[in-house]
Amino acid sequence: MAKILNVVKGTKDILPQDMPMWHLLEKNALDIFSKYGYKEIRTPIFEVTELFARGVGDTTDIVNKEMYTFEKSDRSLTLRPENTAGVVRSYIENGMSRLSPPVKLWYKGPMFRYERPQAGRQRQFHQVGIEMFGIKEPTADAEAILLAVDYLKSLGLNDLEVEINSLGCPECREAYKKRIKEVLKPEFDNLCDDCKNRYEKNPLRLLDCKVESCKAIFEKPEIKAVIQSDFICEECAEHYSKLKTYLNELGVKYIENKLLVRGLDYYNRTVFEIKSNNLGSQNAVCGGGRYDSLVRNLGGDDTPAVGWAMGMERLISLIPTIEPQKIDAYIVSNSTIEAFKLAETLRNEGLTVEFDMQNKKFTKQLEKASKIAQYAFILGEDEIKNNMVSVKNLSTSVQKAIDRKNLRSEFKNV
RNA sequence: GCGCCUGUCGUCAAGUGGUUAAGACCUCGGAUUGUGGUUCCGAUAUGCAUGGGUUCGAAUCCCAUCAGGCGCCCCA
Repeated sequence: MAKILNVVKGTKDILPQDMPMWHLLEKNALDIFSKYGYKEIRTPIFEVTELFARGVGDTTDIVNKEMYTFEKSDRSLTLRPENTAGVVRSYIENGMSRLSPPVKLWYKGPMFRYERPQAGRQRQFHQVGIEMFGIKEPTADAEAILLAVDYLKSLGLNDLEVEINSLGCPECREAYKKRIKEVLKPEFDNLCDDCKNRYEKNPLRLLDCKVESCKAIFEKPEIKAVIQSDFICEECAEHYSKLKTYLNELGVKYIENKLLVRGLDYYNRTVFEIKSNNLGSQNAVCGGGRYDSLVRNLGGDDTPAVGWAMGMERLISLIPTIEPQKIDAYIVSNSTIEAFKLAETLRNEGLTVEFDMQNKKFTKQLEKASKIAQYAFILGEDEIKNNMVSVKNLSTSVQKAIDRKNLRSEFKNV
Protein backbone atom coordinates (compact mmCIF):
# COMPACT_ATOMS: atom_id res chain seq x y z
CA MET A 1 0.00 0.00 0.00
CA ALA A 2 1.19 3.47 -0.81
CA LYS A 3 1.90 5.87 2.02
CA ILE A 4 -1.08 7.83 3.29
CA LEU A 5 -0.78 11.59 3.20
CA ASN A 6 -2.38 13.78 5.86
CA VAL A 7 -3.75 17.28 5.98
CA VAL A 8 -1.16 19.91 6.79
CA LYS A 9 -0.82 20.80 10.46
CA GLY A 10 -3.33 23.44 11.48
CA THR A 11 -5.64 22.80 8.53
CA LYS A 12 -8.87 20.83 8.49
CA ASP A 13 -11.19 19.21 6.01
CA ILE A 14 -14.69 20.59 6.17
CA LEU A 15 -16.62 17.35 5.77
CA PRO A 16 -20.12 16.80 4.35
CA GLN A 17 -21.58 16.42 7.83
CA ASP A 18 -20.29 19.90 8.71
CA MET A 19 -21.78 21.59 5.66
CA PRO A 20 -25.28 22.34 7.01
CA MET A 21 -23.72 24.64 9.62
CA TRP A 22 -21.48 26.34 7.06
CA HIS A 23 -24.41 26.86 4.75
CA LEU A 24 -26.39 28.41 7.58
CA LEU A 25 -23.57 30.85 8.36
CA GLU A 26 -23.22 31.78 4.71
CA LYS A 27 -26.92 32.12 4.00
CA ASN A 28 -27.57 34.28 7.07
CA ALA A 29 -24.58 36.44 6.22
CA LEU A 30 -25.95 37.14 2.75
CA ASP A 31 -29.50 37.71 4.03
CA ILE A 32 -28.71 39.94 6.97
CA PHE A 33 -25.80 41.92 5.57
CA SER A 34 -27.90 42.63 2.48
CA LYS A 35 -30.61 44.13 4.66
CA TYR A 36 -28.06 46.65 5.90
CA GLY A 37 -27.02 47.51 2.35
CA TYR A 38 -23.82 45.50 2.20
CA LYS A 39 -22.54 44.01 -1.06
CA GLU A 40 -20.34 40.95 -1.19
CA ILE A 41 -16.75 41.27 -2.40
CA ARG A 42 -14.21 38.53 -3.04
CA THR A 43 -10.54 39.44 -3.14
CA PRO A 44 -7.64 37.07 -3.96
CA ILE A 45 -6.34 34.88 -1.17
CA PHE A 46 -2.82 36.09 -1.84
CA GLU A 47 -1.55 39.60 -2.26
CA VAL A 48 1.73 41.44 -2.51
CA THR A 49 3.47 41.12 0.86
CA GLU A 50 3.87 44.87 1.16
CA LEU A 51 0.09 45.25 1.41
CA PHE A 52 0.06 43.47 4.76
CA ALA A 53 3.29 45.02 5.99
CA ARG A 54 1.84 48.48 5.38
CA GLY A 55 -1.78 47.65 6.03
CA VAL A 56 -1.81 45.41 9.08
CA GLY A 57 1.33 46.98 10.50
CA ASP A 58 4.86 45.67 10.74
CA THR A 59 5.00 45.77 14.50
CA THR A 60 2.17 43.23 14.78
CA ASP A 61 2.73 39.54 15.44
CA ILE A 62 0.59 38.76 12.43
CA VAL A 63 3.04 40.43 10.08
CA ASN A 64 6.19 39.68 12.06
CA LYS A 65 5.96 35.95 12.48
CA GLU A 66 2.68 34.56 11.26
CA MET A 67 2.62 35.14 7.51
CA TYR A 68 2.86 32.53 4.80
CA THR A 69 5.15 34.36 2.39
CA PHE A 70 6.63 33.02 -0.83
CA GLU A 71 8.61 34.39 -3.74
CA LYS A 72 7.49 34.14 -7.35
CA SER A 73 8.96 36.01 -10.31
CA ASP A 74 10.99 38.27 -8.03
CA ARG A 75 7.90 39.33 -6.15
CA SER A 76 7.15 38.62 -2.54
CA LEU A 77 3.59 37.34 -2.14
CA THR A 78 1.68 36.41 1.00
CA LEU A 79 -1.36 34.32 1.78
CA ARG A 80 -3.76 36.77 3.37
CA PRO A 81 -3.74 36.66 7.20
CA GLU A 82 -6.90 38.80 7.27
CA ASN A 83 -9.06 40.47 4.65
CA THR A 84 -9.32 44.13 5.62
CA ALA A 85 -6.10 45.11 3.84
CA GLY A 86 -7.23 43.30 0.69
CA VAL A 87 -10.65 44.94 0.71
CA VAL A 88 -9.10 48.37 1.24
CA ARG A 89 -6.69 47.72 -1.63
CA SER A 90 -9.62 46.81 -3.86
CA TYR A 91 -11.64 49.82 -2.69
CA ILE A 92 -8.80 52.13 -3.72
CA GLU A 93 -7.87 50.30 -6.92
CA ASN A 94 -11.43 50.18 -8.21
CA GLY A 95 -12.14 53.81 -7.48
CA MET A 96 -14.86 53.11 -4.96
CA SER A 97 -14.14 56.43 -3.30
CA ARG A 98 -16.20 57.89 -6.15
CA LEU A 99 -19.25 56.04 -4.89
CA SER A 100 -21.63 57.83 -2.57
CA PRO A 101 -20.79 56.93 1.03
CA PRO A 102 -21.26 54.78 2.89
CA VAL A 103 -19.65 52.07 0.79
CA LYS A 104 -20.54 48.80 2.50
CA LEU A 105 -18.74 45.58 1.64
CA TRP A 106 -18.79 42.11 3.16
CA TYR A 107 -16.68 39.03 2.58
CA LYS A 108 -16.12 35.48 3.65
CA GLY A 109 -13.26 33.13 3.01
CA PRO A 110 -10.09 31.42 4.19
CA MET A 111 -7.29 33.25 6.01
CA PHE A 112 -3.81 31.95 6.83
CA ARG A 113 -1.66 32.49 9.88
CA TYR A 114 1.38 30.48 10.86
CA GLU A 115 0.69 29.92 14.57
CA ARG A 116 0.71 26.95 16.93
CA PRO A 117 -2.74 25.40 16.51
CA GLN A 118 -4.92 24.96 19.57
CA ALA A 119 -8.59 25.04 20.45
CA GLY A 120 -10.25 27.64 18.21
CA ARG A 121 -7.05 28.38 16.35
CA GLN A 122 -5.99 26.95 13.01
CA ARG A 123 -3.44 27.92 10.40
CA GLN A 124 -6.09 27.99 7.74
CA PHE A 125 -9.36 29.32 9.13
CA HIS A 126 -12.33 31.20 7.78
CA GLN A 127 -13.63 34.64 8.50
CA VAL A 128 -16.80 36.44 7.60
CA GLY A 129 -16.58 40.20 7.93
CA ILE A 130 -17.74 43.64 6.91
CA GLU A 131 -16.10 46.94 6.06
CA MET A 132 -17.86 50.29 5.83
CA PHE A 133 -16.13 53.26 4.18
CA GLY A 134 -16.75 56.97 4.21
CA ILE A 135 -18.55 57.65 7.49
CA LYS A 136 -16.72 59.36 10.31
CA GLU A 137 -19.77 59.73 12.52
CA PRO A 138 -20.29 57.20 15.32
CA THR A 139 -23.49 56.04 13.60
CA ALA A 140 -21.20 53.85 11.50
CA ASP A 141 -19.57 52.29 14.56
CA ALA A 142 -22.98 51.72 16.13
CA GLU A 143 -24.53 50.17 13.04
CA ALA A 144 -21.54 47.88 12.54
CA ILE A 145 -21.85 46.60 16.10
CA LEU A 146 -25.62 46.26 15.76
CA LEU A 147 -25.14 44.27 12.58
CA ALA A 148 -22.72 41.92 14.32
CA VAL A 149 -25.17 41.36 17.14
CA ASP A 150 -28.03 40.83 14.68
CA TYR A 151 -26.06 38.28 12.74
CA LEU A 152 -25.13 36.39 15.90
CA LYS A 153 -28.76 36.42 16.99
CA SER A 154 -29.79 34.89 13.67
CA LEU A 155 -27.50 31.98 14.55
CA GLY A 156 -29.17 31.59 17.92
CA LEU A 157 -26.29 33.22 19.78
CA ASN A 158 -28.09 35.72 22.00
CA ASP A 159 -26.01 35.97 25.12
CA LEU A 160 -22.52 36.82 23.97
CA GLU A 161 -20.68 39.67 25.63
CA VAL A 162 -19.98 42.79 23.62
CA GLU A 163 -16.97 44.70 24.88
CA ILE A 164 -16.12 48.18 23.66
CA ASN A 165 -13.38 50.70 24.18
CA SER A 166 -11.94 53.80 22.58
CA LEU A 167 -8.27 54.01 21.71
CA GLY A 168 -8.50 57.69 20.86
CA CYS A 169 -6.92 59.27 17.82
CA PRO A 170 -3.20 58.98 17.00
CA GLU A 171 -2.52 62.24 18.84
CA CYS A 172 -4.13 61.44 22.16
CA ARG A 173 -3.00 57.84 21.97
CA GLU A 174 0.66 58.83 21.55
CA ALA A 175 0.42 61.05 24.58
CA TYR A 176 -1.12 58.19 26.55
CA LYS A 177 1.55 55.72 25.45
CA LYS A 178 4.16 58.18 26.59
CA ARG A 179 2.58 58.50 30.02
CA ILE A 180 2.35 54.74 30.44
CA LYS A 181 6.00 54.34 29.54
CA GLU A 182 7.00 57.08 31.94
CA VAL A 183 5.12 55.73 34.90
CA LEU A 184 6.35 52.17 34.24
CA LYS A 185 9.95 53.11 33.67
CA PRO A 186 11.07 52.53 37.29
CA GLU A 187 9.46 49.07 37.18
CA PHE A 188 10.82 48.08 33.77
CA ASP A 189 13.26 45.51 35.14
CA ASN A 190 10.48 43.80 37.07
CA LEU A 191 8.26 43.25 34.04
CA CYS A 192 8.05 39.85 32.38
CA ASP A 193 9.94 39.31 29.13
CA ASP A 194 6.81 39.67 27.03
CA CYS A 195 6.00 42.96 28.70
CA LYS A 196 9.52 44.29 28.23
CA ASN A 197 9.00 43.59 24.57
CA ARG A 198 5.60 45.25 24.53
CA TYR A 199 6.99 48.27 26.35
CA GLU A 200 8.77 49.28 23.17
CA LYS A 201 6.53 47.76 20.51
CA ASN A 202 3.06 48.60 21.76
CA PRO A 203 2.75 49.89 25.31
CA LEU A 204 -1.04 49.64 25.11
CA ARG A 205 -0.78 45.90 25.05
CA LEU A 206 1.04 45.86 28.38
CA LEU A 207 -2.24 46.37 30.09
CA ASP A 208 -3.83 42.96 29.89
CA CYS A 209 -0.78 40.89 30.78
CA LYS A 210 -1.76 37.79 32.75
CA VAL A 211 1.51 37.26 34.59
CA GLU A 212 0.92 37.74 38.32
CA SER A 213 4.02 39.81 38.96
CA CYS A 214 3.04 42.21 36.18
CA LYS A 215 -0.54 42.40 37.40
CA ALA A 216 0.79 43.39 40.81
CA ILE A 217 2.80 46.18 39.27
CA PHE A 218 -0.25 47.49 37.43
CA GLU A 219 -2.14 47.54 40.71
CA LYS A 220 0.20 50.13 42.22
CA PRO A 221 -1.82 53.29 42.85
CA GLU A 222 0.25 55.70 40.79
CA ILE A 223 0.30 53.26 37.84
CA LYS A 224 -3.32 52.25 38.15
CA ALA A 225 -4.26 55.91 38.09
CA VAL A 226 -2.63 56.34 34.69
CA ILE A 227 -4.09 53.14 33.27
CA GLN A 228 -7.59 54.04 34.33
CA SER A 229 -7.40 57.69 33.40
CA ASP A 230 -9.54 58.98 30.56
CA PHE A 231 -6.77 59.95 28.24
CA ILE A 232 -8.72 60.53 25.06
CA CYS A 233 -9.17 64.04 23.72
CA GLU A 234 -12.43 65.93 23.70
CA GLU A 235 -13.38 65.05 20.13
CA CYS A 236 -12.65 61.37 20.65
CA ALA A 237 -14.56 61.41 23.90
CA GLU A 238 -17.58 62.90 22.20
CA HIS A 239 -17.43 60.31 19.44
CA TYR A 240 -17.24 57.55 22.04
CA SER A 241 -20.03 58.91 24.13
CA LYS A 242 -22.33 59.22 21.10
CA LEU A 243 -21.59 55.64 20.20
CA LYS A 244 -22.64 54.56 23.68
CA THR A 245 -25.81 56.61 23.40
CA TYR A 246 -26.72 54.89 20.14
CA LEU A 247 -26.05 51.47 21.58
CA ASN A 248 -28.13 52.25 24.64
CA GLU A 249 -31.02 53.52 22.54
CA LEU A 250 -30.85 50.44 20.32
CA GLY A 251 -30.84 48.11 23.28
CA VAL A 252 -27.41 46.67 22.52
CA LYS A 253 -25.90 45.48 25.78
CA TYR A 254 -22.17 46.08 26.13
CA ILE A 255 -19.48 46.38 28.72
CA GLU A 256 -16.70 48.89 28.62
CA ASN A 257 -13.28 47.35 28.85
CA LYS A 258 -10.49 49.87 29.13
CA LEU A 259 -7.96 47.12 28.62
CA LEU A 260 -9.40 46.08 25.28
CA VAL A 261 -6.67 46.69 22.73
CA ARG A 262 -6.83 45.12 19.31
CA GLY A 263 -3.47 43.85 18.17
CA LEU A 264 -3.66 45.36 14.73
CA ASP A 265 -1.97 48.72 14.32
CA TYR A 266 -4.59 50.32 12.14
CA TYR A 267 -7.35 50.84 14.66
CA ASN A 268 -8.24 54.21 16.17
CA ARG A 269 -11.11 55.35 18.37
CA THR A 270 -13.67 52.56 18.59
CA VAL A 271 -12.54 48.98 19.13
CA PHE A 272 -14.78 46.10 20.14
CA GLU A 273 -14.85 42.38 20.67
CA ILE A 274 -17.63 39.87 21.14
CA LYS A 275 -16.73 37.00 23.41
CA SER A 276 -18.13 33.67 24.52
CA ASN A 277 -17.43 31.73 27.67
CA ASN A 278 -17.77 28.43 25.82
CA LEU A 279 -14.72 28.61 23.61
CA GLY A 280 -11.72 27.85 25.78
CA SER A 281 -8.96 30.40 25.84
CA GLN A 282 -9.53 31.66 22.30
CA ASN A 283 -12.78 33.25 23.34
CA ALA A 284 -13.37 36.04 20.81
CA VAL A 285 -15.83 35.31 18.01
CA CYS A 286 -15.77 38.83 16.64
CA GLY A 287 -13.22 41.61 16.65
CA GLY A 288 -13.23 44.96 14.97
CA GLY A 289 -13.12 48.70 15.16
CA ARG A 290 -12.53 51.95 13.37
CA TYR A 291 -9.54 52.47 11.10
CA ASP A 292 -9.61 56.00 9.76
CA SER A 293 -6.04 56.16 8.50
CA LEU A 294 -5.71 52.83 6.70
CA VAL A 295 -7.08 53.91 3.32
CA ARG A 296 -4.71 56.86 3.25
CA ASN A 297 -1.78 54.70 4.37
CA LEU A 298 -2.41 52.40 1.45
CA GLY A 299 -2.41 55.25 -1.04
CA GLY A 300 -6.06 56.24 -1.17
CA ASP A 301 -7.85 59.41 -0.20
CA ASP A 302 -8.41 60.20 3.44
CA THR A 303 -11.38 57.92 4.18
CA PRO A 304 -12.87 56.98 7.54
CA ALA A 305 -13.80 53.32 7.90
CA VAL A 306 -15.19 50.76 10.33
CA GLY A 307 -15.15 46.98 10.13
CA TRP A 308 -15.11 43.69 11.92
CA ALA A 309 -14.43 40.01 11.31
CA MET A 310 -15.76 36.84 12.87
CA GLY A 311 -14.07 33.45 13.02
CA MET A 312 -16.38 31.01 11.30
CA GLU A 313 -14.96 27.86 12.91
CA ARG A 314 -15.49 29.47 16.32
CA LEU A 315 -19.07 30.35 15.43
CA ILE A 316 -19.73 26.80 14.30
CA SER A 317 -18.39 25.40 17.54
CA LEU A 318 -21.01 27.50 19.35
CA ILE A 319 -24.09 26.57 17.34
CA PRO A 320 -25.87 23.23 17.65
CA THR A 321 -25.17 20.51 15.11
CA ILE A 322 -27.63 20.43 12.25
CA GLU A 323 -28.55 16.95 11.02
CA PRO A 324 -28.26 16.45 7.27
CA GLN A 325 -31.55 16.37 5.37
CA LYS A 326 -32.80 13.17 3.81
CA ILE A 327 -33.30 13.14 0.06
CA ASP A 328 -36.87 13.14 -1.30
CA ALA A 329 -36.87 9.70 -2.83
CA TYR A 330 -34.84 6.55 -3.44
CA ILE A 331 -35.99 4.50 -6.38
CA VAL A 332 -36.30 0.80 -5.66
CA SER A 333 -36.36 -1.29 -8.81
CA ASN A 334 -34.85 -4.32 -10.46
CA SER A 335 -34.92 -2.53 -13.76
CA THR A 336 -31.87 -0.31 -13.71
CA ILE A 337 -32.79 1.49 -16.92
CA GLU A 338 -36.31 2.34 -15.76
CA ALA A 339 -34.97 3.54 -12.42
CA PHE A 340 -32.30 5.62 -14.12
CA LYS A 341 -34.85 7.26 -16.43
CA LEU A 342 -37.33 7.93 -13.65
CA ALA A 343 -34.61 9.47 -11.49
CA GLU A 344 -33.62 11.82 -14.28
CA THR A 345 -37.23 12.87 -14.92
CA LEU A 346 -37.82 13.59 -11.25
CA ARG A 347 -34.56 15.50 -10.86
CA ASN A 348 -35.62 17.72 -13.73
CA GLU A 349 -38.82 18.36 -11.82
CA GLY A 350 -36.80 19.53 -8.85
CA LEU A 351 -36.69 16.50 -6.57
CA THR A 352 -33.60 15.06 -4.91
CA VAL A 353 -33.49 11.47 -6.06
CA GLU A 354 -31.13 8.53 -6.01
CA PHE A 355 -31.40 4.96 -7.25
CA ASP A 356 -29.46 1.73 -6.83
CA MET A 357 -26.57 1.57 -9.28
CA GLN A 358 -25.44 -1.95 -8.42
CA ASN A 359 -28.68 -3.84 -9.06
CA LYS A 360 -28.77 -5.13 -5.53
CA LYS A 361 -31.52 -7.28 -4.06
CA PHE A 362 -34.87 -5.69 -3.47
CA THR A 363 -34.57 -5.78 0.31
CA LYS A 364 -31.14 -4.20 0.20
CA GLN A 365 -32.45 -1.39 -1.95
CA LEU A 366 -35.30 -0.75 0.43
CA GLU A 367 -32.96 -0.81 3.39
CA LYS A 368 -30.79 1.81 1.72
CA ALA A 369 -33.90 3.88 0.94
CA SER A 370 -34.94 3.88 4.58
CA LYS A 371 -31.56 5.22 5.60
CA ILE A 372 -31.20 8.10 3.22
CA ALA A 373 -34.64 9.02 1.84
CA GLN A 374 -38.04 10.16 2.98
CA TYR A 375 -39.85 8.10 0.36
CA ALA A 376 -39.18 4.90 -1.54
CA PHE A 377 -40.40 4.97 -5.14
CA ILE A 378 -40.98 1.34 -6.01
CA LEU A 379 -40.84 0.50 -9.66
CA GLY A 380 -41.61 -3.17 -10.31
CA GLU A 381 -42.80 -4.97 -13.41
CA ASP A 382 -46.45 -4.21 -12.73
CA GLU A 383 -45.80 -0.56 -12.07
CA ILE A 384 -43.75 -0.21 -15.23
CA LYS A 385 -46.46 -1.90 -17.26
CA ASN A 386 -49.17 0.40 -15.90
CA ASN A 387 -47.06 3.55 -15.87
CA MET A 388 -47.43 3.78 -12.10
CA VAL A 389 -45.08 4.17 -9.15
CA SER A 390 -45.69 2.70 -5.71
CA VAL A 391 -44.77 5.43 -3.26
CA LYS A 392 -43.87 4.32 0.23
CA ASN A 393 -43.58 6.82 3.06
CA LEU A 394 -40.64 5.43 4.97
CA SER A 395 -41.47 7.00 8.31
CA THR A 396 -45.14 5.90 8.39
CA SER A 397 -44.85 2.76 6.22
CA VAL A 398 -47.91 3.86 4.26
CA GLN A 399 -47.74 2.82 0.62
CA LYS A 400 -49.82 3.92 -2.34
CA ALA A 401 -49.69 3.49 -6.10
CA ILE A 402 -49.62 6.76 -8.00
CA ASP A 403 -49.83 7.53 -11.68
CA ARG A 404 -46.47 8.71 -12.93
CA LYS A 405 -47.98 11.84 -14.44
CA ASN A 406 -49.12 12.99 -10.99
CA LEU A 407 -46.10 11.80 -9.06
CA ARG A 408 -44.50 15.21 -8.54
CA SER A 409 -47.61 16.76 -7.02
CA GLU A 410 -48.99 13.79 -5.09
CA PHE A 411 -46.15 11.82 -3.57
CA LYS A 412 -45.96 13.98 -0.47
CA ASN A 413 -49.55 13.14 0.42
CA VAL A 414 -48.66 9.53 1.05
C1' G B 1 9.29 29.85 20.13
C1' C B 2 8.27 27.65 25.27
C1' G B 3 5.41 24.26 28.75
C1' C B 4 1.91 20.06 29.88
C1' C B 5 -0.90 15.75 28.05
C1' U B 6 -2.04 11.93 24.45
C1' G B 7 -1.21 8.23 20.24
C1' U B 8 -4.85 0.27 20.07
C1' C B 9 -9.60 -1.33 13.34
C1' G B 10 -13.14 4.03 9.32
C1' U B 11 -15.21 5.81 14.50
C1' C B 12 -15.65 5.15 20.00
C1' A B 13 -12.93 2.21 22.92
C1' A B 14 -11.16 -2.50 26.83
C1' G B 15 -6.41 -4.02 27.86
C1' U B 16 -1.20 -1.20 32.71
C1' G B 17 4.73 -7.18 31.30
C1' G B 18 2.77 -13.68 30.08
C1' U B 19 -0.79 -18.15 25.56
C1' U B 20 -4.89 -16.78 19.33
C1' A B 21 -5.45 -8.08 21.11
C1' A B 22 -12.44 -7.66 24.35
C1' G B 23 -16.71 -5.00 23.01
C1' A B 24 -19.78 -1.29 20.44
C1' C B 25 -21.00 1.65 16.10
C1' C B 26 -20.33 2.11 10.85
C1' U B 27 -19.55 -0.84 6.34
C1' C B 28 -20.30 -5.45 3.65
C1' G B 29 -22.71 -10.36 3.15
C1' G B 30 -26.53 -13.91 4.70
C1' A B 31 -31.27 -15.55 7.32
C1' U B 32 -35.68 -13.21 4.07
C1' U B 33 -36.23 -15.30 -4.44
C1' G B 34 -41.43 -7.70 -4.22
C1' U B 35 -41.24 -4.58 1.15
C1' G B 36 -36.91 -1.56 4.93
C1' G B 37 -36.12 0.75 9.78
C1' U B 38 -36.62 -4.52 14.87
C1' U B 39 -34.14 -9.40 15.41
C1' C B 40 -30.43 -13.25 14.46
C1' C B 41 -25.84 -15.08 12.06
C1' G B 42 -21.24 -14.09 9.61
C1' A B 43 -16.89 -10.97 7.57
C1' U B 44 -13.38 -7.14 8.72
C1' A B 45 -6.15 -5.11 13.30
C1' U B 46 -0.38 -11.30 12.16
C1' G B 47 -0.98 -6.03 14.76
C1' C B 48 -1.36 -1.60 19.08
C1' A B 49 2.08 6.12 15.45
C1' U B 50 7.44 4.94 13.75
C1' G B 51 12.47 3.35 15.07
C1' G B 52 15.58 1.58 18.77
C1' G B 53 16.36 -0.48 23.80
C1' U B 54 15.21 -3.38 28.63
C1' U B 55 13.22 -8.53 29.32
C1' C B 56 12.83 -15.58 28.75
C1' G B 57 8.50 -12.62 27.15
C1' A B 58 6.16 -5.67 25.58
C1' A B 59 0.21 -2.55 23.14
C1' U B 60 1.80 -2.43 28.25
C1' C B 61 8.56 -0.21 30.95
C1' C B 62 12.73 3.27 28.88
C1' C B 63 14.76 6.58 24.91
C1' A B 64 14.33 9.08 20.32
C1' U B 65 11.44 10.67 16.25
C1' C B 66 6.73 11.87 14.18
C1' A B 67 1.67 13.19 14.74
C1' G B 68 -2.43 15.18 17.56
C1' G B 69 -4.59 17.92 21.69
C1' C B 70 -4.37 21.81 25.41
C1' G B 71 -2.03 26.15 27.62
C1' C B 72 1.45 30.63 27.20
C1' C B 73 2.01 34.39 23.41
C1' C B 74 -1.20 36.42 19.84
C1' C B 75 -5.80 36.61 17.62
C1' A B 76 -11.23 35.40 14.64
